Amino acid sequence: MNFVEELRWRGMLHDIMPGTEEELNKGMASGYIGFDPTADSLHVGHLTQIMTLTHFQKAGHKPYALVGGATGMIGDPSFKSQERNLLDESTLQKNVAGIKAQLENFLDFTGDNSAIMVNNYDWFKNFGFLEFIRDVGKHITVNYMMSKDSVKKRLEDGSGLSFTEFSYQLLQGYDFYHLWKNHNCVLQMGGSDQWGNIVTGTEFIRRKDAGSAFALTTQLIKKADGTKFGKTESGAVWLDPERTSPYQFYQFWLNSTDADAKSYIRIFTLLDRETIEALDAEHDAAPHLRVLQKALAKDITIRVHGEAAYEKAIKSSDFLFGNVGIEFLSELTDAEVKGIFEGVPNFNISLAELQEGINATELLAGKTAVFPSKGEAKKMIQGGGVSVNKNKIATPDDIFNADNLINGKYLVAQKGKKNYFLIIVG
RNA sequence: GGGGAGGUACCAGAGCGGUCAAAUGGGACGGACUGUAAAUCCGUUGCUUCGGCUACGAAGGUUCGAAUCCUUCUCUCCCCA
Repeated sequence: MNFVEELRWRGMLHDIMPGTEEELNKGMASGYIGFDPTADSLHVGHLTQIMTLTHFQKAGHKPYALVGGATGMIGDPSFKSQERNLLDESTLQKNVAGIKAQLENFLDFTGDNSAIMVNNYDWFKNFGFLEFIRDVGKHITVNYMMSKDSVKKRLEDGSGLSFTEFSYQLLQGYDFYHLWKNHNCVLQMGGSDQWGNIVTGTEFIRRKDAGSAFALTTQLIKKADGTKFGKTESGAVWLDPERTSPYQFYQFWLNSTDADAKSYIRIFTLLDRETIEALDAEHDAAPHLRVLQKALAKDITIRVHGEAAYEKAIKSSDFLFGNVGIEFLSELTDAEVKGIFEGVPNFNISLAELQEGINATELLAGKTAVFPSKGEAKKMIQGGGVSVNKNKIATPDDIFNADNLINGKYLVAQKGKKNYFLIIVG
């Protein structure tokens, strides 16, 4: 199966320039995707693009990952309502390095079609303004640039955009030219919001060197209910285990709705069509077992965080959501307990405080920050939404003392069903 | 520069002298039901030592009493130049 067919059955393909498929069928081709260094870690929203590159490489092509050290200084106006703050250079350097390190986990950097990482800062840093407007600006008309949806939208809604942002598409267009000229990159890929920028590149290549280059975009991932993909209450889901623990990462995927899981498993895993269709069928037959969600979460967690982290996430999940009682903890060593609660927020309180006896609101909102205020703790306790050691707290005045400790040092607090907190005495 | 409209809780948006910690909708959170789904239903959604305290762009003022009236400042939007 060729690259484009692969994307197509997975439901990833959004738009493709005529001739692209034919070009790729000729043999090994080089193509690239750009990543914006707005943070020092990628998040799950970037996974679509990472998977696109992965499929590209698996189909025998040579993938380039471009980190936008230069374009990141400008900011893409595409479909953003406001100009973004410019990042300073040192932050940018740090972000580029972080992203680079993560991308290395997904792509194969060995072999004939080894992946290559480039940073557009390298070819822009010594590119003078006069030189740029003469060699690049000359080939693209303002009319053409203004007709882009991303620009048009900003003009129409009156918010306007700075010259800096307006220039963005030229920079991205030049990136494509540079890679086409020097690395024989004939294809740029990206999310569907990047179509305009990508096409500026192919247009530039055509006008400047009469060359031909191609464009392909992927579907923007949305949840079935129309809300944004990749966000939880606590913010974006990052690939960096420091920002989003493997346990939280695993849970994020496991909690996908049925409809979402069906599309995600196609987009975010490398499982083949037969396997996925078999899982679909199995899931439909017994949806409560959630085989799709489990397979999805497993596949991605292992690829992002490794087998060991996945095993840990499973153990934590089994304990936190399974039917095991709280006594289970007493059978574990300290290290095992720590492992289970890795990624669960924890708080420390002193043994002395606990020995005096402490009421529920004070414990959860005063001594620890399970709740931001006592009022809120009280309300939720009254609403029946708080448990300690897997037992519901009946009233806000329930007293806890050293007798409630598990293994002599832990209390497990639960806000709702899914939010756990570990209180450690010591 | 001239004229007009307006800034209310996470957002949208009522209120226009007391009964307003502020309608309604959305979101968020919690509960029930379930499969750690979806849909639905219910509850909560400023802080509190439960006496109060702090809040309706900011600062003053009028009043027994202000989100509501007055003054100044500030910001946003619209129209004209």
